[in-house]
Amino acid sequence: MTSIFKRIFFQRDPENVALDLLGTKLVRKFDLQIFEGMIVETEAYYGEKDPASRAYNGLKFYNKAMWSLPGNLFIYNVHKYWMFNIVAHYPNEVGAVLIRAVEPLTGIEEMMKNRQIDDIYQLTKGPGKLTIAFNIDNSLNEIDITSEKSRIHIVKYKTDFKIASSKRIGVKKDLKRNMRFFIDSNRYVSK
DNA sequence: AGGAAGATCTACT
DNA sequence: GTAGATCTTCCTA
Repeated sequence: MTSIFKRIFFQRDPENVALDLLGTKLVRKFDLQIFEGMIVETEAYYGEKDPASRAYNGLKFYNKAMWSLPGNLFIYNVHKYWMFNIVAHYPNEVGAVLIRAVEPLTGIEEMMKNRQIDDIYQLTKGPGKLTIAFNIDNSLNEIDITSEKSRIHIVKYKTDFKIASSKRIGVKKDLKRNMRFFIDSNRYVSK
């Protein structure tokens, strides 16, 4: 019996949450279907002090989830695709972790249908790809994935692997520190 | 109402 | 490696 991650896990510095999400399992229920994947690549984003963050220019309607409770989802659009983020920050702060790639585990046939391809290595390698594969869109914005009632959860999975880091992908003004984290030499990491 | 930007992806050379 | 597609949202007028 694996238990779902609680709010306290997400109520920390986004960098630590991004690191600790590696190797965990993303569970997504959709209709009668279950999708599961191991998170293999993440990026941490902060609030007003992070020029690459969606929160950088202040509170808007579309980004208000970043100010909401840790463990909520923050979903927004870039170039036709939906970005899947989990809100992560200390109380009264702002931040989120972008899930950039997962290794598909369950529901692979259905993911292939959603993506209209049959190459397993291309299914979920990238933030826009994985949301299509997992049937995730902005209707899920700001839902609480620490609730039992939610149809999305994070549960424990693997713990033994090597972690690597880099600059965040696709951002013009990055921070000095590396804020992208991934499981070293995993085939499902993007790029 | 129109333009520009963007945490992307795909197809092509 | 680069160009073009595509769409949500914001900013200016």
